Amino acid sequence: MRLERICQKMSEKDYRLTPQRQVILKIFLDNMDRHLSAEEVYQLVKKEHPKIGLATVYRTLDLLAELDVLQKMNFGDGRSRYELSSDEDTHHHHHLICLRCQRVLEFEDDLLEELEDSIEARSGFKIVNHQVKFYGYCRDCQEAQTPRF
Amino acid sequence: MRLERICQKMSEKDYRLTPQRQVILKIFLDNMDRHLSAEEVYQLVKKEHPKIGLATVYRTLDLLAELDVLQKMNFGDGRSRYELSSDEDTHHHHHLICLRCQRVLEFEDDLLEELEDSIEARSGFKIVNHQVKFYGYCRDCQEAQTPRF
DNA sequence: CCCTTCATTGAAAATCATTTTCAATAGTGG
DNA sequence: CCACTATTGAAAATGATTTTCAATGAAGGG
Ligand SMILES: [Zn+2]
Ligand SMILES: [Zn+2]
Ligand SMILES: [Zn+2]
Ligand SMILES: [Zn+2]
Repeated sequence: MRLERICQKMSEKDYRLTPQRQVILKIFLDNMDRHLSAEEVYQLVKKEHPKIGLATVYRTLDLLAELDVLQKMNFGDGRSRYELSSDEDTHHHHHLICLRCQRVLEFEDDLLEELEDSIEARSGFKIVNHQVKFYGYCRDCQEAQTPRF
Repeated sequence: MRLERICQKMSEKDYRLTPQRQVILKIFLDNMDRHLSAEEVYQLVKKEHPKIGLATVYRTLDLLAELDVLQKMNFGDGRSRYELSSDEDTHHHHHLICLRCQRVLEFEDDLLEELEDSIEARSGFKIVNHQVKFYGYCRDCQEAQTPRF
């Protein structure tokens, strides 16, 4: 999602784009390929702006997730992770989580639209978003495959 | 999954089916339609077996999830939730999470197998499991629809 | 400008789910 | 019955997240 659209969303709800919020947003714009935890965002932010507080990071992440600027997700490592939402029109990607090295790969795909339509038709549930995680083994780990127990 | 198969899985790995573990398992067998949190399991267990400790509940849930007897999942309410795995052969269901009433509906479907095959072919990632959550509005909430802000 | 108001912030304390510690208990296999 | 080890319960510890609260700072009215 582009900065312009984000500003628009914030002002629609009368939120101010404070310097702290700008800094945190920039972290996400500069790390589009990562799935950052609050603590990771905090560490990145602190490098340039040591005065910023962890609570502000948490508050900003909440706010941006509320606005759908960020997607909040859970990869089972005990902390929430966030990434920039895609634009409204593009469909968002799925996550392939390696059970051996814990790496998170992304996978672009539209096949799920079909499934969504089918679910809406059959269940009457109106879908506005989805999260899909596939667990398995990445290419490297299939080869390296050290037994796990 | 049936009790017999569960016992088998436990003895394969030399875990004992202690009375505490039996009680916790029974909770899941008696509540197949629910997605229970550790605390909820603990409350249900305590009714009949007040001596059982919360730590034992957590330990047992971990153990059973490790054995794939339980599926551990996260619906964004800050705690992990668990449900009995389906049998090896049946495909497991998806979750429809209502953004208004927070209810979790289930939806049986096989369309995802296709998608899994496509992903494996295109990415080289070997998939062993998946978790799919759809967020939206259940039938009731579409009608009732009180504005949320 | 000055003042009031209200959103936002940082630091510290509090909360809450989960994990760990440790001594007590209880199967198992002689 | 006697080790030996897995398991348990209670309490303490941990770690992520939230709340509290006083201080800061932007915005608007006079
Ligand atoms: Zn891997
Ligand atoms: Zn992603
Ligand atoms: Zn609903
Ligand atoms: Zn379910």
